[in-house]
Amino acid sequence: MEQDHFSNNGPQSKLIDAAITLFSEKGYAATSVREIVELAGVSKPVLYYYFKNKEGLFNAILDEASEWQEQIIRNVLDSPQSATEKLLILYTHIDDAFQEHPDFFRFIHSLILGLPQGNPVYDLERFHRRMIDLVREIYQQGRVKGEFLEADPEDFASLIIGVNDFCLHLECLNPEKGDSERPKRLLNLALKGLKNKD
Amino acid sequence: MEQDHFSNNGPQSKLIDAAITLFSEKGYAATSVREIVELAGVSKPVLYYYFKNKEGLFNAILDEASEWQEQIIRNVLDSPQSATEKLLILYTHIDDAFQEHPDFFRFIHSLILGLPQGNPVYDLERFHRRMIDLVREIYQQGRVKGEFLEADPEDFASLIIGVNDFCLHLECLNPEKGDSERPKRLLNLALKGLKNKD
DNA sequence: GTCTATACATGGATAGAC
DNA sequence: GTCTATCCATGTATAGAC
Repeated sequence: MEQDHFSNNGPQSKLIDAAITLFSEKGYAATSVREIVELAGVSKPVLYYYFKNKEGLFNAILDEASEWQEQIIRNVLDSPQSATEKLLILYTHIDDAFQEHPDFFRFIHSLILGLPQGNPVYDLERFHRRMIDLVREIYQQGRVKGEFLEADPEDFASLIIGVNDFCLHLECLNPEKGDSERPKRLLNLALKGLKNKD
Repeated sequence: MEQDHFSNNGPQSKLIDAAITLFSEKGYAATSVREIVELAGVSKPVLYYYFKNKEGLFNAILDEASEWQEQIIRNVLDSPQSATEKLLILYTHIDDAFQEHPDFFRFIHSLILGLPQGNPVYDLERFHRRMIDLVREIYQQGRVKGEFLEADPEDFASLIIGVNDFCLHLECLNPEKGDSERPKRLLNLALKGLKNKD
């Protein structure tokens, strides 16, 4: 139960869990099918039976990541808070998700920031665009209400997402000395000159 | 001459150029020795003669990257400017280097941000620490001169480097619609609430 | 649905001639 | 120093029995 990334306990979820663990350590290309099935405790053909091939596993994991992102975005948009608080909630949700499934996030994050490295093709930029669009939307709502000073919405969004990406990156580098307050501190630092003081 | 990453034109530099091109497209693990020697126009044993093996090529490239970083840092520290201007110069130097050798930087950048992916071990975090230390140093100089408001030096440095990393990342994603002014704009945005207005 | 055993391709590295 | 030819390990994927 404890190390489970996904719900049920059939061969599918055992394979997905094993794949996430290994992909997040060594990457897709450097992980062999043999290792995956060994860690999952099944034999090779089981993998080819449930997922079409190694690439099928990869796609299953990324589809799951998409759903997570959508859910985070929905939660943030639905919250009845101010724009600044919405940004804080976004940061918090992302960090919570990261704490709960660190290797899953390490993997996704490295895919988005890294090179193809022999991975199957997948529209990874979508994750990024989705986040930028969300923050731009939040900025514009806040701007209308006089919560923020004038700035280019795209630049504002890039700043906010860039800072958060960097924090995630730092946490990926050394999860041991994780400073769970850093994202919030850096967000405040970045917002210092952008908020309207009234 | 035009696509050269390194000085002379012997087999060494042809191999290094070819390796950089391919590594930056597909990553280390996914690039085969066969491809490298084909692009370099030499045969396999030449690679094993000059560099001990594939890993030797990798190390040669990263050592070169280290020297570049040191040179940028020296230039920034030696400039007689204010702290804010030093940060701008840092951003400019990095961007210049990126414009001049895009695939070289794409590769280094993805190594730092990505996962091991079967790469040889190399102290990549050093690149990152070096930059953070530099910016913290600049901040403290500026703080003494009353140029900046009070902030945690480490957080300040994280913010500045994080923003720049993100800009590099955006440029790596789509070099075509490169917005060469973005780094400076985002730097200003981030510094808005941190500078002393006198 | 799940296993054992195996086919088949590719990649890193080297032997040995020139 | 550079080549051709080759060795050998590893990896993906499947055939065929249960």
